[in-house]
Amino acid sequence: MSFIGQNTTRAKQFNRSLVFQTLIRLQSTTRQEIASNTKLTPATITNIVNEFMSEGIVSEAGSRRSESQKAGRKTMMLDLNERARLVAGIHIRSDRVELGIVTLKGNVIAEQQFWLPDGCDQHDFLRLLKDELTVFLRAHEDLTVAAIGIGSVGLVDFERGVLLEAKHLGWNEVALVNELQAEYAVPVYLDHNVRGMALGEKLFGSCKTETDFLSVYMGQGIGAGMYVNDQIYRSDVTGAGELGHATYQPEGEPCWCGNHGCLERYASEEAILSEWGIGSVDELLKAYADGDAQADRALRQAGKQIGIVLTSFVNMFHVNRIIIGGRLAQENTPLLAEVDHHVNTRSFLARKRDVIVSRTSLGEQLGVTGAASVALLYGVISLEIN
Amino acid sequence: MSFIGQNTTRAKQFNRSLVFQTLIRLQSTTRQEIASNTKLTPATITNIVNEFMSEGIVSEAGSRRSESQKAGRKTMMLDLNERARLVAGIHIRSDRVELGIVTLKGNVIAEQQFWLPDGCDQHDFLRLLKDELTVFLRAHEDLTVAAIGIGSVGLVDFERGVLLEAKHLGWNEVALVNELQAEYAVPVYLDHNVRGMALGEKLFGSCKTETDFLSVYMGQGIGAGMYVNDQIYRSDVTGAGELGHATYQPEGEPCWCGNHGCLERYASEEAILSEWGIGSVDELLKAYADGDAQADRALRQAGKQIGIVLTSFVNMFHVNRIIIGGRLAQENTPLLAEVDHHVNTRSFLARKRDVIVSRTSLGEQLGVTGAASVALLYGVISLEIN
DNA sequence: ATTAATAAATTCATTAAATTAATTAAAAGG
DNA sequence: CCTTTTAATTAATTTAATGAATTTATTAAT
Repeated sequence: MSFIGQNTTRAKQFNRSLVFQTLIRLQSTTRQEIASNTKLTPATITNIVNEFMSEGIVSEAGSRRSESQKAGRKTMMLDLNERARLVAGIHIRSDRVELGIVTLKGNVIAEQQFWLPDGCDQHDFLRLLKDELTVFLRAHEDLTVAAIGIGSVGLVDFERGVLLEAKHLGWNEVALVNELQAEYAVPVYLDHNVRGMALGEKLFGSCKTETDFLSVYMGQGIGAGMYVNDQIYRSDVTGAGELGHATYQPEGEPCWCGNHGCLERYASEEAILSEWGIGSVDELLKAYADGDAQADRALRQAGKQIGIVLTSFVNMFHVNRIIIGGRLAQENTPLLAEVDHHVNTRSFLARKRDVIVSRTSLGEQLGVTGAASVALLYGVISLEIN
Repeated sequence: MSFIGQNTTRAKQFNRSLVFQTLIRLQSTTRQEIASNTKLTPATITNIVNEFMSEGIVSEAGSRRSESQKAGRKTMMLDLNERARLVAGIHIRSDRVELGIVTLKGNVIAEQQFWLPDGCDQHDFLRLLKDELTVFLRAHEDLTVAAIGIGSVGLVDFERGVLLEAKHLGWNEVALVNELQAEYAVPVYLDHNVRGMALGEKLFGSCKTETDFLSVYMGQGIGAGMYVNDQIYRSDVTGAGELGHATYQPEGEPCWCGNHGCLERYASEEAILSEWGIGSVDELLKAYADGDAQADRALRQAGKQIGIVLTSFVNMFHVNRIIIGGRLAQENTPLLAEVDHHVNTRSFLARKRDVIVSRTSLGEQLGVTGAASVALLYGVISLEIN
């Protein structure tokens, strides 16, 4: 519940964040362009850019004559100093943990991962995470990390920085932020992994100019992160974005979640493999690549099912763009095209405007980049909780 | 697309609006209470309240000793001057138009309606609307209207104030705001009717303290208005909130919208009546009141169907509350209880927290109050477009 | 080369609004 | 009547954006 008034401090934070996002979005840009994009005055942009320059985050990169320009002073190009601040991204999946060091432009410049041993309880996990992270950071001592962002599966309390529940792993109330903050003495942020991915997509991916979009991730389950009114949607108690538990068949099999006929029972990696009697995702992808008709059918069917469920969503929220991540969408499979087709033939919105369905542009590093984005935005740029 | 920076003007508008909403929400309140609710300082509240007082919108209403208070100056009670500003609400339905004059506390103090003749084209409509409105306002000359809000069926462009398309009526590009603004010389706002209702629910109904909720309206179709992150969701091109076109049966009958098995084909007034061979909503309600088993079954089935579709939505957006308006939910029918039951047994969120499902507290005047809310908030209180 | 024109960028004074700290107002209770 | 306590206001301060004026840098024309 956030009925909090505005003041100059919050306005400043907001504008700083806005200018930073504009700098990322436009890559190499000018003060003029930032001003017209944010509808702030040139004077204000001068101030904020000066701030960033004195922090070493931005620097001038030679002056150019703009196209429409016949005379007059050349505009000074501005560039993000990509490595002026680095953040660590930690992506906690139910099978393994990915670690990375990420730049201001969202590039992952160091990477590592480790697998969770069977039956790893939450104390073991914390120990293991700290050990691995310490080794990882030490191996890259030249890359100083200014903040740490964690994106985790399960139910997450962003405000308190606690992993409330990770069902598959049997963990509860893991105080990740406190633990890591004590160990590494930098600001730490925890968010749901898929929500982090949406933030990553907004900052660094293909949704930089979108105000309303959906970022879907197909892993063990199917989750979604949402941007609405140009803000991330972060519910209070739980994870939200449980797209996998949207109803596909109202009279379908009961799910552990309480619902019947959940999408996850039809179109998640696990469901597809078991329905078609395939051993692993690798196997499925290989079969498809080899021209196997059944693999093709399996992927198409899943795409259709996801597309149908997304249609309902699009009829409620008129997102311009839907991003799909995860291996089944990542590889060059027909799944994505099927989602696209169904959303764009079935949805109400599509009668007025196409909904762009695309795979993430952040690649395999989506999880790490997303986790890092959270730390970057809140820990490095604006220090706001909004 | 709204990547617009903040400044003091916008901050002020926001705070003014926040204080006003707090005044409505807490009914009779004090400066202290407003300050703690908005997390603004007492000094700021003094300023904003003074502004409202000089405008005649707020007045002091005697001092009381608060409960926790043993000594010290009594707190001054503040009251909204309910009739300091009045706004007109116009609810355009596909069968008729409801007109009303609404106070600062959301009470409808004058009301009237007129029916749309068969085959009424948009020029006839504009003429008819102006005639009826003029007569209505003249009949209540003592009640001066400071702004006009319109809530309409169809696809609406809020920014331009144009009714883009009203399918059932065959209208296109009706420039309602310009037309009425020229005629009545007060600010006019146009929004989608169901979205207006959501705003009404936020300002005056049972969602005053909610930041995320859904307001569903069952009429000819089924629509929804949404509050997310304490903001109304208002998409750019079209209406959004097309709950009636959420998929209920993936392999169901094709709908004109492009989808298959839309909820509207199962659970809208029209669908229910035709499925059970009932002549009118009145008849259905009467049969139910007389203990007719089939009417009971019809209402329960619709409730279940709506509940199932809402479950998918709740699994994506963790709304705390779902409001249902419309005659079938308004009367004391089992429909609402069925929705409640299904959402609270099936949704993921319900495992952590109950979702409150209730009928609107705004009664039959929901549409008019909602339309008026739009004008009130944007035209009278904050003049902001946000 | 000099000058006029033009556009970018900055500076500086102004404005707006919230905050902080100090002050005044009002009431209770010994 | 005096002290204590809380509410409310006032005045000074701070923060940040804006607008106008100015400076800087560049092109093009003379």
